[in-house]
Amino acid sequence: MAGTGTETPRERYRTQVRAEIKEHAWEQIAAAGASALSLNAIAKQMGVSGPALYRYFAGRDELITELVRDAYRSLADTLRTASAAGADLAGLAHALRDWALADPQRYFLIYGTPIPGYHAPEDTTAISAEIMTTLLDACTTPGAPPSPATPFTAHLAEHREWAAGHPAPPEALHRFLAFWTRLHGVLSLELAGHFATMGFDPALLFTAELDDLRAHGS
Amino acid sequence: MAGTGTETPRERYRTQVRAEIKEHAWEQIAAAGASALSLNAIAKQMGVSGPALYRYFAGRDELITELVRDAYRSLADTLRTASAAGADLAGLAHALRDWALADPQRYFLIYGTPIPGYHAPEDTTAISAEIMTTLLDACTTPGAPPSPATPFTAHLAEHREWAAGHPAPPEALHRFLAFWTRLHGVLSLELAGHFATMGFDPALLFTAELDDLRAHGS
DNA sequence: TGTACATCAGTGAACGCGCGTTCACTGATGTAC
DNA sequence: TGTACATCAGTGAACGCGCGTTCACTGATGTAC
Repeated sequence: MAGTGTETPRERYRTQVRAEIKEHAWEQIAAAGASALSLNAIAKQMGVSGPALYRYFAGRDELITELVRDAYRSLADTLRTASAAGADLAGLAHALRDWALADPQRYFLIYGTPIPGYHAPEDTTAISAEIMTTLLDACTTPGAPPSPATPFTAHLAEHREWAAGHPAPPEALHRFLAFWTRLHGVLSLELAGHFATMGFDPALLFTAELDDLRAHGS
Repeated sequence: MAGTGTETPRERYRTQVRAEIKEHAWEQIAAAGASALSLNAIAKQMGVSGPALYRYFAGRDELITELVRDAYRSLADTLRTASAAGADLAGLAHALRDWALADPQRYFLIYGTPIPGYHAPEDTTAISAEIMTTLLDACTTPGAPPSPATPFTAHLAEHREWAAGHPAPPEALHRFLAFWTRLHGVLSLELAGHFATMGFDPALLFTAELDDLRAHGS
């Protein structure tokens, strides 16, 4: 993506083909889920023989790892960009929602059913921290009404290693967790189709949850 | 499970072996996820040849369908039992949480990442409706403070076919949806391990969300 | 109670399939003089 | 500018594997007289 300018034609070709492989991988995931992802199937779709892909990825695991990384990166960039453009917490929420709706399976690759035994690559935790930081920043707006001290904010005050580098008070940490879990609750049920036959508009439930978060500080 | 008393020994044996197959299926799902479920692997685990299982299930699809059905049934029974024992909304929430923690992959089989193309068996919608009814009943307690009319409650008043058979007012429908999505948000992130390295106690976040639902009517 | 028959659980061989992955090789592309 | 060499993308054959599923068959269990 970020060419240094000193790329040889061969390097350029390599990165381009890698990107093309990933695109087909995403299409396949969107069509049949991540567990059905197959190198041979991708190769066939690209009109190339199976082993050819091993020039670009060490194997299936490395490809999936790379897709997970890209998904995290994409979400982090989306939120950071929105934040830089002046979006408040509600704006970030809608950026998140749009990002999720654009490719549900990409969302589920991060927040969906975990495969027992599989562990995400280490550097995703750094990207995950970046996402949290962006949201935490938006949770510490000066104008917010002070939230009441609850048993949980007291607990958070003593268990805030995960936000050690952030100056947010416990109430803001709670606000962030409520923001994150509530939006994920609506989004994941919507994307999984659990509202499909119910007839109401999930977007309105999403905004209703947002309004509630804005109204009540906790 | 519910023997009529007029079961022949052979029928009893059949249902027992079917149950044994399902148990091994659940173990396998817990160990490697639902997508890794394999009839041959189950057979090997039972010390029996692969084709033997076809006496009990028409194929892999029927087995999975049956597991999905059982998962729904189990959750519906759990909530109905708790409700019959006098549990209020918070009690039902904890029953839900206990049920989910007892077998995360069973929870994800219902509420996890959908496999594109797969559709749950029809009768699960009936069980799903039973679950909603139980929760909706608990959302219409007489002592609850009247919730304010919001754009979303107005929308729900016009889109309530999914609760057509229930006398709950739109505010109660909203209350149910907030209850459902918020608890799912906390639960699914917890079960997926997203809080694992954060250090706080997910149970306290769960109760904090419950307290918030109790405090604010909407 | 005993015999003749039907039912049915489970076996083992076999089918075709697609998977991930390795390997030796061909042919094109780029590099060094 | 032209030749000699190195690099590397892609091929095709082959490996072993486990999958779902079918089929004809054996042997035990239950049923009818």
